[in-house]
Amino acid sequence: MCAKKNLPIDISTEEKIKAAAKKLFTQKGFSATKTRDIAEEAGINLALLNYYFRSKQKLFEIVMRENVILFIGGMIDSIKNNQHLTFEKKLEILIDRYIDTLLANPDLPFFILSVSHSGHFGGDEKDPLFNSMKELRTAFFKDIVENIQSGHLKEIHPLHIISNMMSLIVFPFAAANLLKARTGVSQKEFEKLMLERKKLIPVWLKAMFANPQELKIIKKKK
Amino acid sequence: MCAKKNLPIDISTEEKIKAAAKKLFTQKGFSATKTRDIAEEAGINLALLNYYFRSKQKLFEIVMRENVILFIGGMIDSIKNNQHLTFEKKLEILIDRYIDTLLANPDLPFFILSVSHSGHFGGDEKDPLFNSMKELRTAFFKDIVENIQSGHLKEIHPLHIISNMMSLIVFPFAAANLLKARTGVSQKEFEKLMLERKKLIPVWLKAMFANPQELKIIKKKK
DNA sequence: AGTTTATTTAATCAAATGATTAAAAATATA
DNA sequence: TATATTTTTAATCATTTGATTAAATAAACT
Repeated sequence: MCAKKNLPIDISTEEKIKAAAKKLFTQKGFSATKTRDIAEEAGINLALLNYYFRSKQKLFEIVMRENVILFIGGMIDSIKNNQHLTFEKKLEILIDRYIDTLLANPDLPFFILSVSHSGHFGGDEKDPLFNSMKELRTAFFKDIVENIQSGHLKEIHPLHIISNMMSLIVFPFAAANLLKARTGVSQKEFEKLMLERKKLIPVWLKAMFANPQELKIIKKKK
Repeated sequence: MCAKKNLPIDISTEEKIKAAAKKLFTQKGFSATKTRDIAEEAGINLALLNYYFRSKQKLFEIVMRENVILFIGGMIDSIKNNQHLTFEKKLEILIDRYIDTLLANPDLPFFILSVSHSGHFGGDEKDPLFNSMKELRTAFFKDIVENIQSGHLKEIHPLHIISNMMSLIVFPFAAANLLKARTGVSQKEFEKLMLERKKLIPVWLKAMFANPQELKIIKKKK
């Protein structure tokens, strides 16, 4: 009955199901994805889905968790592993990584918006993932507040900064179909433009939120 | 059999269904919304849904159409009815209206992203709505290109400008749950911050895309 | 009023869907 | 090899779900 008494010699079935589920759930969401679609995509018997994952819901939760980790993992790394760098530098690294991740997983932003919108991602207190997010938020806020106090950033509610940063990075991917249709650019061009944004977004953020040099000095003095 | 031989004296049943459908479809999307949920929300017999709207699909298309109109209607107005104003002024008006619309319909952005993501909104050539969008796009592009040529805007791909404008306006609403959870702001605060953005977004856009005054003059001369 | 038409209801259908079962096949273990 | 265990399969179940029907009620019309 149990799928995991011994180490799985052939991991492929379980992995095939998860990969198929990830593809379809990420593309079409929970309700629009049918277990039979997943089975077909994975090329396995329908019953194996329940054999390995108990239920559609459980499978979805595993996929969701992996997607959330993929989505915020890069952020956590960029912030945590570069404490010594300036906020500006950290952001540059974060943006670069993020856009690579999104180019490789273009459906990810919509999936994340989807689960947060539907409340599917509750955010369990005991969940280590929940704690990682909390830590990330704390670290990020600290950076922002410090940079405001030191005069490097304008005085403004941190939500605006976080929101605009996320917007500029993530939104084009979430709205890719809309933008491509409306502007008539091809997929190739679209990807090229997204790569351009690696350099542009840091410049834009600075244009929006950095204090002019003079003020920075004045503020530091008093 | 036909629901519309005479003018409907009592429009309420049909309207009640549509209102319930709009609420649920907009909140949860097509697949996650069940016809029985709609019937219950509307307080009517399930059969009436099919009596008035033939099918779930048809009802969804009507709701989608109304939502799309709501979403881009304000944009079309702002651009078309203010041809005499500068691009900058037009944008200010557009942003102001848009944020009001989104505060009143906070689920709208996610719904629009959702249908464009799933390809539910095909964009029928014969559809007048499709043409409106096309006109809007043309008018917008024209404005942008003109302002680049006159030196008011930096030389940059129009997609970046459109994308960033949409991002800054729309994304916070699409990611509201995510942002609120991550920054710990309440609904009240969130709405206040969104109102703030009416003034902030034009400033930010200018900071990102406007040419410094000197260059403007130089470019005009040659 | 009486007749026709439109609306509403309860019951039901057929297909889709998530899940289970019992037996077969494959694999590991003794 | 014989036995036990794990994996896979086809068949089936029980609900859910979108849709229809026929009868009942309400409204409009003559």
